[in-house]
Amino acid sequence: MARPNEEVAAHLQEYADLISITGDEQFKARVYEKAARSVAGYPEDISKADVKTLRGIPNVGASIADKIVEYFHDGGTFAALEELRAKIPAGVRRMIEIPTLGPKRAMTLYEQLHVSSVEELSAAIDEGRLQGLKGFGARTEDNLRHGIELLHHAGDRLLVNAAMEVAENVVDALSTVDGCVRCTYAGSLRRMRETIGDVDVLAAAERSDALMAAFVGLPLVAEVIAHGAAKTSIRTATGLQVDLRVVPPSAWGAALQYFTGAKAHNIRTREIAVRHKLKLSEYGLFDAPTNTLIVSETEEEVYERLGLPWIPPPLREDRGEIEAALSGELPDLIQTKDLRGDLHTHTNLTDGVASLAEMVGAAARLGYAYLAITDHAPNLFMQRMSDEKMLAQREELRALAAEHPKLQLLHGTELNIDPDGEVDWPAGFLAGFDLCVASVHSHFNQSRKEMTRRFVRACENPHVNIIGHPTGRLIGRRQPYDVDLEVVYEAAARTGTALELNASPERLDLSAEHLIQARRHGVRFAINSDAHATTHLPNLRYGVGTAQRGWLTADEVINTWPLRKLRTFLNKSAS
DNA sequence: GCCGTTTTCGGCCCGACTGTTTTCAGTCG
Repeated sequence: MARPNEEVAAHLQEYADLISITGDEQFKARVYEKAARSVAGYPEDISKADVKTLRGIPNVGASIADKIVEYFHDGGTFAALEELRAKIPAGVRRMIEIPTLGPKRAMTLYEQLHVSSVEELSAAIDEGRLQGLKGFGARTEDNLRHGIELLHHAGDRLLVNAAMEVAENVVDALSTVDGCVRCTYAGSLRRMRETIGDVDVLAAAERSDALMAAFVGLPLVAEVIAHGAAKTSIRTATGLQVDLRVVPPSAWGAALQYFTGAKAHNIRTREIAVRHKLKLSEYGLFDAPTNTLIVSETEEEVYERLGLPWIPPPLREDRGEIEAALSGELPDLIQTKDLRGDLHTHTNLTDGVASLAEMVGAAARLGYAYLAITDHAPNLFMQRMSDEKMLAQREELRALAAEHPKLQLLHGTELNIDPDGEVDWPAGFLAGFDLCVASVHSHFNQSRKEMTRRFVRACENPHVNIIGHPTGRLIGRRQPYDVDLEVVYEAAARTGTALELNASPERLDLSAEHLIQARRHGVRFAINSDAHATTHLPNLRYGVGTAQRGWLTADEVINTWPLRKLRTFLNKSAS
């Protein structure tokens, strides 16, 4: 079940879409869009909020606050939305998801041809009914046909690591092109979103033609969508869109600022510019009356001239970072270099593919100060763990310690939280571990009440130090457990149990949104790779990206701490 | 419909590319 805030946001967004399809009151549509984003990002549950509280949410005024109250009172809708739903079939709204078809021409198709679904549009094209319709030429017909294809085969958004691989390949290739001064990826990838819709690459050069030619000639290009002097877009065989923008080297900072921020963040920064009688574009910050350039070379200059400190890319979502920047309250975000070690890793003793020695060697080469090995406990029966195997691994670990004087090795385990909240092994055996991660690996379908109690009991176990992947989601594949996380956050903070930020790109669990909620309770976090191979250890970069999106500082993350402080935290029963 | 360094009305981000048009509207990010 989605949070109430997200349900309301979805309905406000639908209302905005329907307003924009009707064609009048475009500014009203924009306000509802802005309100939808504000509501989705508002940290408190709004289902019980009164009108006064609701009006305190940015972009929510009297009219929208009333509609939200009405929404909760009338079982999930409001009258104005129902009126527009009655006017515009749901299929017409679905039509604007077709690439190249927007609200204006969707409405034309509906009014002129009574086309009210993607399927009817397909049929209308095949029957030649679009011919002669004003604004719809032969090319438009082809584009709509192709757009419908894409809509039907639209791959889901890519996981961040898959998109990163494509982006780094493109950047590497373009960086060697003659005349290329700088090249990097921007967009949602630079903001480290957990999934990526398309990849944005930015290059600086005096002339763009060589870069554009090299780009469309890359082996990964399956289709060229648009090919201009400033911007070229391609699609790969897997359907991923990659955009290349080329700007003059002197405009690098303004362009990077423009192509990094979420749309909402960019609108906010441009609005600030307008208030200062300035104009901000990808080419620079200009004095509006005279159109003379003020700054453009670095992002820092652009933000500074707007009266803002430089804002780290993962924060650029219009989720309060502008306000925090204006009041000098931006968080000092955790950095990858702050992490001293990894507290959740596996070996081939259970389901990992690397040996203990290989995992330890890889961590030593990465310069970690400490590493915890946390193989699965016996109740995950398929892994065939036993007391003897675990104790033998501990001996082997202690022996390896001598070979790696700079790396402190911790012997741990990943326990299974059973349906009652109990874990593998009696307390006496658990006391022999340096730390215990505990995770849910079965009985995913318990009621919300049972699942919540299960997590709280695990937190209350004096030997459980970290709750592993707390929601259990697999991005795009498995829904999170139904659990009251607010109660879990409270229990974790109260008992000195850290919540994991599992850095595996298919999990990223807790998510950035959950981190923002959890940190309000004073929760401590552990950013762990959950590596099942040495190549997974560097996935911590995605965990740090997610942590930054969740506004985390280094001191909130236990594996940035020196070992002595970490050991005190791990010794729960003593405190 | 919201908002305020243009403050209770009048404005609301900016530019690139495409297609259909012949000077611009629509879409996208």
